Amino acid sequence: MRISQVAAAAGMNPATLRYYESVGVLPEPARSASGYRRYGEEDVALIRFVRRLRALRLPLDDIKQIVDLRRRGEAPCAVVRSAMRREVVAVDERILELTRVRTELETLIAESDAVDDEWPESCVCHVVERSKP
Amino acid sequence: MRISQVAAAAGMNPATLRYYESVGVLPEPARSASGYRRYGEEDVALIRFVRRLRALRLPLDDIKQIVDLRRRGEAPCAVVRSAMRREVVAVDERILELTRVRTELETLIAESDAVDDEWPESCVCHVVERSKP
DNA sequence: CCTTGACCTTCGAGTAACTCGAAGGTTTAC
DNA sequence: GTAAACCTTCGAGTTACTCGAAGGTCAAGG
Repeated sequence: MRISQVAAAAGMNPATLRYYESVGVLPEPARSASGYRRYGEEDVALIRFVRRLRALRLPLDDIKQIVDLRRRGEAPCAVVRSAMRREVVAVDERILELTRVRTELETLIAESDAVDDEWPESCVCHVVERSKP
Repeated sequence: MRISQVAAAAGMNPATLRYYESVGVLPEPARSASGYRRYGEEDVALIRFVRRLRALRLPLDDIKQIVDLRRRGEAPCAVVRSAMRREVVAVDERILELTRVRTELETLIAESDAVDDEWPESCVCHVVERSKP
């Protein structure tokens, strides 16, 4: 398979695969006589695995370690699990922060709409500037 | 005031202020004879305003436009409001996506723990690999 | 045989919003 | 007079790609 075929099979962009290879997440594949990358079915599986971990927000550095372990024949279970646990904490924090931001945006928008109804010439920036620093 | 004083007063890093200046979000301040940046109270207010918009996740490009309007004496209300409205939609999407990821991480962790209890030698990666592509 | 189009290659730069380090000048206090 | 704590600019690093340029390869059609 050539790069765009393996990419399509794994649901990825060819450029992303080259990038993953360049940072060591994916191994260097065999090359054809003219220098084209050649992939097999096992590469599709590996790339899907990587894509899955990325979809779970694991950073490429973690994924690189996991893939390295896998290639050395070691089961990367513990690493995957602790990465997932760390990630769930990070995701929770992120959700909390975004929820706070969302609430505040809503409040400001509602206030600005109310002000606008009363005095169409008044300014929302007033609201932004007056709100807690 | 020197840069680290105005930064402290506005709750920011001096390096960030230099960066904001370099990208045109903040105006170039006056300089002392030896080239040090000199700020006044009105700068503290402006920097707090910017910090506030950043805390609301508005991108620097939007903030730049808003600050520009403000400096030209125009009320940036409409821009602020539409930026906030756009942002609340983006934040909602982000929260939804993170919630999905969180649920899936939780599921995988729970499954992997269950598997681990039954067969301590089995591997969580199995779970990751088998789960929907 | 030649061309056309769709591939492929590498390399460098661009994205967002900072953050850090190096190399060097200034100010303040002791 | 000198040391600490500032300040300056510039360039590079961060994360995870994405895009464009310049050029090589391959299969099909005329």
